[in-house]
Amino acid sequence: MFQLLHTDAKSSARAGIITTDHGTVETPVFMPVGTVGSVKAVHPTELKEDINAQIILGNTYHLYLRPGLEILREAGGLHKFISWDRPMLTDSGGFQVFSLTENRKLTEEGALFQSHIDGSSHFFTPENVVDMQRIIGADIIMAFDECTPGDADYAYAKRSLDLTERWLDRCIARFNETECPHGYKQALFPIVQGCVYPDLRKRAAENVAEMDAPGNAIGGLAVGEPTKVMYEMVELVNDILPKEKPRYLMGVGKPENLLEAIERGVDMFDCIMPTRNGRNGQIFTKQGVMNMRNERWKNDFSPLEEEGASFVDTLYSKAYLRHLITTNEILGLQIASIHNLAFYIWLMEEARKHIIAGDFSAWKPGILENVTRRL
RNA sequence: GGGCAGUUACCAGAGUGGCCAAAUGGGGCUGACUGUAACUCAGCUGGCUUACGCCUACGGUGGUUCGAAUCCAUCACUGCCCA
Repeated sequence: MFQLLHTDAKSSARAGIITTDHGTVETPVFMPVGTVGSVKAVHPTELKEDINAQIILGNTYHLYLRPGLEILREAGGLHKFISWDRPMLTDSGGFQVFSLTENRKLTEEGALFQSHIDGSSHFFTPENVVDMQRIIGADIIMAFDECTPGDADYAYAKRSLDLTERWLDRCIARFNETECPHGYKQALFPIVQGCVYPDLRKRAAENVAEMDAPGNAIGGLAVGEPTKVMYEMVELVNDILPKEKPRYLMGVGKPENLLEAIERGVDMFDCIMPTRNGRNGQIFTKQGVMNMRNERWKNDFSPLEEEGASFVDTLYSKAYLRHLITTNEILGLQIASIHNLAFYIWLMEEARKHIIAGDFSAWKPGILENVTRRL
């Protein structure tokens, strides 16, 4: 499923290729998030042809609530339902256990949620979450875990990891006794938790490594802990996870986070940041970050980004995008989302090129300085 | 010409003797956002000051009062109605 093509001589950065029944994914890769079967404000044609997204995400929790699994089964899976013929990945809903924390109750058996839509109660278990993801039919599906908050104390983090590990065994068991009803192969990725505690992370990574899964994920990061600690945890975990399998850092992050994580051996990323922050007026470019609502762009008629990664960059000016954002026009959300996603994906393609060319370590400091600049 | 209603901060608009530099919306400015309950959320928005505080302000002017955006007189302007 994964072929490692190049490893950087001076760091752990790698370039590889993932093969699925819906095509291949070149890594390092950024995966746009399409929670409910739609990358917000972006048309799928743009996603494919302009942004060149290789793979997108869906979310089990949200898709289960709406449209519901019966609809997705009838539709023949999420790929067909949304007309996306490239690879997809679904998150299990583990993050929602964490982010909707006020409306949940965790037990050994599973997680009792209250729907954020109508308050109705729902029970997720490792088994039924695997079943759901079989029906949704993404190429890569995720284990059901508890995403431990970054500020959890050791006792909580340990208990949480214990539960995640028991749930992982149940996920794998269920996965092994079921198959995708739509007739293609799926891969289940386990998730390394352990919060900010090195011994827990080490144990979690060793446990996951033993599973010999087709790919492995690192979760529970960028959830409130210092960024430095996040990098330390990534480094520690990646020293243990098998090198010949793809590594997915879940939910991360800022452009600089991606570069640092690539350097530490991560292959896959997803984050809502380019889309949500874009809708809120933040634009990431290779020269730095802009808040398009700032007055300074009012009469700046220069291109959104010189030599940008997508057609919107030269077609529209900073002043026009500022106008669209401040007047709350839908087109503003579209342009910002297209731009940011194209930028993220460009950044990954660029990193890949430099890894393959063997000069990633020389290239990284300069681009890092640029992308973190505030314009 | 007569009658009535009104004039409050960038705009709209509450407030009708002290708790008022003045509610609330909008607009403006600045932040935040990391496996998406998010086209969302937070702060600021008379001047000087980190703050305490001081100054200037509720159409103009003059009064009443310990004290006025609020009461009185007068002028100006606006709207509606009648001629």
